[in-house]
Amino acid sequence: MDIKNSLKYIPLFKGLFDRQIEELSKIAMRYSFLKGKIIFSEGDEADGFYVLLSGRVKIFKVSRDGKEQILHIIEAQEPFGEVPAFAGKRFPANAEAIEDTIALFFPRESIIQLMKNDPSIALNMLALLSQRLRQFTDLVEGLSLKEVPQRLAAYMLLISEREKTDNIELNINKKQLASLLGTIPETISRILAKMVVKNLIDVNGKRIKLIDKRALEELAYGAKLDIQ
Amino acid sequence: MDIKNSLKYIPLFKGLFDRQIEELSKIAMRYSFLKGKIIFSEGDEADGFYVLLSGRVKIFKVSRDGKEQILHIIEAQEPFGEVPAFAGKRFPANAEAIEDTIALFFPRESIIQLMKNDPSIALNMLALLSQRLRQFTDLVEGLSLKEVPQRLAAYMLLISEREKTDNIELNINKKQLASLLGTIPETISRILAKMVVKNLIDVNGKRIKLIDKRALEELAYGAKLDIQ
DNA sequence: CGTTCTGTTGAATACCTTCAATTCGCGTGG
DNA sequence: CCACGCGAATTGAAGGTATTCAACAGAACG
Repeated sequence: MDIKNSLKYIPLFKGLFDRQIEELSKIAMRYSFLKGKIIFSEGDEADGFYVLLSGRVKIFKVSRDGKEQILHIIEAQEPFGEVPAFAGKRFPANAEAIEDTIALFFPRESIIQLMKNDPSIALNMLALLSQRLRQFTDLVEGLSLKEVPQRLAAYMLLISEREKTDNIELNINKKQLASLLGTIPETISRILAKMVVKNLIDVNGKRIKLIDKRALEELAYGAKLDIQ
Repeated sequence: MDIKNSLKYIPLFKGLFDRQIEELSKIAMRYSFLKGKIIFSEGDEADGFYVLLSGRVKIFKVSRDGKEQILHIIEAQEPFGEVPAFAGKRFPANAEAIEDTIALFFPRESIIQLMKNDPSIALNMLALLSQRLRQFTDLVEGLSLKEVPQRLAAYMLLISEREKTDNIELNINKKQLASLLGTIPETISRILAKMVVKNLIDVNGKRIKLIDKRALEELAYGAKLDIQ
């Protein structure tokens, strides 16, 4: 196994010397999770955090009656479950593998020790947490100040920008898209249908073609999707 | 001026040597903001962050049509505006003094330099950002998975716990309470009225007496506030 | 003592959800 | 290769929670 090689290209560990990577590779524990497997649950005690090597993981909250809000979808090379490593002791949310997944686990103490010796990993982690905070402000803004069509438009534009194409492909199903946007699949269906009628987009299964990006941007920024 | 003395007791700077506090006090810039003053706006470029010495500051987002969502209310000794110091360059939200306020400003570069020399401040900052992330998960959970009565109940219980009394006193007005909970003042009024009718609480101006904490906890956890 | 901001209450409305009924899509197995 | 079955997605109708708009009451402030 070459954990060491995987570690080299993880942004969190950028700037570390080979010797430190070596050290990390020794303390890391490798885990596999099949699709659907719960990795940790809200309230679980934690003594370390994960870095995702392959697959995907959703971080989410669940309401008493089972409704689910996705906070974040973790992609390869991102760390997750890092909050209790630095504050509190328990995970504030749940994590589930939404694909077959391989992850490394790093014990809290080892990482902190490493940080004490070399600040670069702490600075990388600060950058990462700051970025998460930024994403959360957008999520809160969406949930509180925008309606579902606006959030959906913003999401599609985000994917379009990330993938650098106007012909986007949803890599999550609509139930999870709904959960990510703080709504339900039915609502997503209805709004996509309306957007098609208004000629903003064209839908073919999981593929969506953005036709009128200008109008979508207007929407995402706060305009109304009025339809009669 | 004794900036140095103020710095000693700020949690973020816990664990630093006097020499380092001394250093910090030299690079800090002291600012005063009158109540109502905008300290920074979303999108502004930032080259440092603030630590609040006295007064209070709200961090908030605004929608196109002027509705406001408070993300955080900063109390004395807490840092704020720290996200762009570590990721991105711009503030993700707005900051406004809601009382007459005194704050210190620390240039990004100086703090990072300090972190490189001594990891304790980086670890303190990691703890702080992690705590913010935790708070955000609760905010998102509230906005997405709970109804207003549930959020309001949770808020009152939080204050009650923090102040260690069942006779809480709102230290913000209802407009801002509404903005913090992701709703509007009218809705707060109506729900408080309902809670009084159901004998959960008793209201006298800004004072609220929690009568049936058990029921409030049930509510906060997700039960319904059914009323006919 | 008036002005202004904050808070309350009512009626109408809007957006989203819930519930239920189909339909679609796709993998599996005959 | 087709048929079946099951989950995902769509669509309609009804209902609920919160917002909007408007009018008014109350408190704070100069």
